[in-house]
Amino acid sequence: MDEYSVFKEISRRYNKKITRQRSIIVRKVFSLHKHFTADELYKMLRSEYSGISRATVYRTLRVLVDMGFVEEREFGRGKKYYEHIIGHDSHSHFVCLKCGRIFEFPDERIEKEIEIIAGSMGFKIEKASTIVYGICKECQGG
Amino acid sequence: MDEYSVFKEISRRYNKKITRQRSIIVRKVFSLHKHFTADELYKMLRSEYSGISRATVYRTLRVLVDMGFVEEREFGRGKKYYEHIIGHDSHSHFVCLKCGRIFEFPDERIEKEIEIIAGSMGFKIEKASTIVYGICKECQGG
DNA sequence: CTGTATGCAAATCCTTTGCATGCCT
DNA sequence: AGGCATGCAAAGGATTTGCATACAG
Repeated sequence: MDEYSVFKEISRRYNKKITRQRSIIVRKVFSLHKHFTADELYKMLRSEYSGISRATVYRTLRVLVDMGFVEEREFGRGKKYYEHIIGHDSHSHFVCLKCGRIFEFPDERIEKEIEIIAGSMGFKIEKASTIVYGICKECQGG
Repeated sequence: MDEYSVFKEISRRYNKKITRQRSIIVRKVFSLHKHFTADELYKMLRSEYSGISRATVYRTLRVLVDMGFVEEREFGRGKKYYEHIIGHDSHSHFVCLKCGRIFEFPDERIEKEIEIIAGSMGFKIEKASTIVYGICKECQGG
């Protein structure tokens, strides 16, 4: 079963309707394998389809986050970044302060540390986010 | 040498002037030992002093971040939180999604993991931020 | 003096919302 | 049919900025 079918199934469970717009937005989100902002997504969609408003893009992203298909992150730039989760391993992010690129790296060991600490404090973890800011390899040569 | 003296020294080096407003804002920031938003700080100051504008508070916070006295963080709430660094050990944050409180926890082991990974990727770390979202001990009893 | 800093209000950026209408199920 | 979804434009919240004025060094 592919992601989109899962989405349809979960939609039923959440009592959400599958409209033309939502279908287009969701397929596009599932096709992206990097971070994007709501507005970037809106502009991509607008160039390919018509009749999709910015408001609907924002609303659909929220639905996807609520359903657990998409994660929302802030990288210290005053806007929210999204990425879809399914099929991706857990990872953290490295943000290059020079070129602005965002890199991913696997983080099982960080996750494990977090679990240990949370456990000792009695916290129930919902999600965790580690973001490292710095200069990437290529930008150091400048 | 106390923090404020250090600030004056660094100001000279940065070619920044020490105005009445800046002096008040900086002393207040150094006196706070928890997170605050720019607007919260502005309101605190306004109730104690007069002649300090919101714009100046925002601008001064940026100066303090640039100078390395203050750290800026986003906790997924669409606004920036600040906390002053000096004298505080490195720590990460736990945000309770129910009561909204922000807890701190020491994170040397997480830091160490991050350093290892960054090293292997050739990244030069500037700063790192781990934020854990979940339900705190007290809120689980609901 | 000269260059920063300030205050004010307007502007900007991102995101959310009210409301009338449209369209899945 | 009934309820969730959409579009539009307006509202909202946080932060930044232009510009004339004030003041530290």
